[in-house]
Amino acid sequence: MTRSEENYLKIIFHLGGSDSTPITTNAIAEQMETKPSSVTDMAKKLAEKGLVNYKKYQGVSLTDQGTKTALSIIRKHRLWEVFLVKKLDFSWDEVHEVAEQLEHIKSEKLIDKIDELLEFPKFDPHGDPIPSKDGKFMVRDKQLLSEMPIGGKGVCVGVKDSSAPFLKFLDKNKIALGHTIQVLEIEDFDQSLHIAMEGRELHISHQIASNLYVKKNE
Amino acid sequence: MTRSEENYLKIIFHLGGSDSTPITTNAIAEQMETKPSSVTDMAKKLAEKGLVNYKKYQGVSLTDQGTKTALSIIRKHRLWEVFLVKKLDFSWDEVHEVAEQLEHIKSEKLIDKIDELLEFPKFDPHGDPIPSKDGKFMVRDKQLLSEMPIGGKGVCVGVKDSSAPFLKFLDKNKIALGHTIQVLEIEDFDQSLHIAMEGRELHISHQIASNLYVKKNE
DNA sequence: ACCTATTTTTAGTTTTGTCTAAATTTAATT
DNA sequence: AATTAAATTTAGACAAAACTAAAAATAGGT
Ligand SMILES: [Mn+2]
Ligand SMILES: [Mn+2]
Ligand SMILES: [Mn+2]
Ligand SMILES: [Mn+2]
Repeated sequence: MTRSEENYLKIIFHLGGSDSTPITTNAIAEQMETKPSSVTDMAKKLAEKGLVNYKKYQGVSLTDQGTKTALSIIRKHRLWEVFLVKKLDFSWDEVHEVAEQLEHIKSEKLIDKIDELLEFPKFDPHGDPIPSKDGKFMVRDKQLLSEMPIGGKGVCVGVKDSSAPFLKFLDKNKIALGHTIQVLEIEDFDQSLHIAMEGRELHISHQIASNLYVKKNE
Repeated sequence: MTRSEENYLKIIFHLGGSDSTPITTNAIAEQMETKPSSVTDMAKKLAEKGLVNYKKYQGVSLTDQGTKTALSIIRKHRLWEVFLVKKLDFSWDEVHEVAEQLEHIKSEKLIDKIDELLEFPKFDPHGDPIPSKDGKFMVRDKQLLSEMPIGGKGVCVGVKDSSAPFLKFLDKNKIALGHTIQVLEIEDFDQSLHIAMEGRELHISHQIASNLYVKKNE
């Protein structure tokens, strides 16, 4: 497996899709920041290796083997992110770039030992689940803060947008995973929210709320 | 800097050499497990970038810039080796292969944090010095065990051959860095040695003794 | 059913790093 | 000094992964 092949598989996985609704060449090209013609070439190569299903003009979907491989890269990526935050004091907006490199290190023992050192974390710093060695991962019952009703209360468990600017914005406003949030009011005019969090009140735009995941309290 | 360029610089550094005694194309090719013609191509490219001095048929030597770059790769390699041994319980015969990959990760912050986590080690698991950020490293006063006189006593501080088979042999015979060794007798016939170490006596071949570094006691 | 806009593929190039085979230079020996 | 052997470079080719431009297929709208 080359680094490029691994990146393609990871991106195809993240784009979702299935045998019945395959991912388009264009969608992959956009995520890979490459041209559709390059994607076609790679689709053929990955199909040749049995990692994706590909029929001309129909798009691409992962085979079981391809899914397994994608999950193992994602597992490495997320474990390294946890490592960087927990052991090396990186902030959550700095880890992705480095993890993009570290996820390609080839050593099963290495990643298993990192997993052990971190005491087998189930989620990465952005709240995304970490697949186990055999490709299983937790699907947490979460919803976007923007979809919570007035009065709704929950714990912040993840971010949808995990770009550095958004994460830095959250830091600046002391919004962090694990904090309890209650929706106090929603403005009709622009869907902006008044929320209560950790004993203080703040006002956030709809755009922010629609990028924060919350786990509802029963 | 590509991964290949980094590997060339590292190998040229390890081969020693200087402006007056440059490294031959063949020597580099052998270490890189590649062909001399490929080395010629790379020599031109590195010369173009100001990392090596190269004159046709005369061989290659590192410029200051090239030396600096080589040392930064070696620094990363050795720090990762320490990390693997100290934090992840790798044995010293397993770390090299993984460090060969990790040394190419591009993040100054990452390696500085690893350095800090390890409390700024000065030597790697094989006794090799770890260059500091500005390229300085300790040159320890050491000599080969095979060059010690009868009765000579010292602490084992490094290995010359750090191949897995040799390291495993040392483990099996409980020979480790930090142990005190005294030469009891040297066989005339085959230069093999009787040594005392950690309260026991053992017999080792000349070949073993000529791959162990010892720091003489004053 | 036909035309058109969009998507996707093909064909041909480029760059990086490698190779083989041939040519050239250097070094060693007579 | 001439010959020969060894080391080194050149020339031409290839595979991987990208690109551009042109051709082909699909999907939408009439
Ligand atoms: Mn990430
Ligand atoms: Mn993440
Ligand atoms: Mn090593
Ligand atoms: Mn080492």
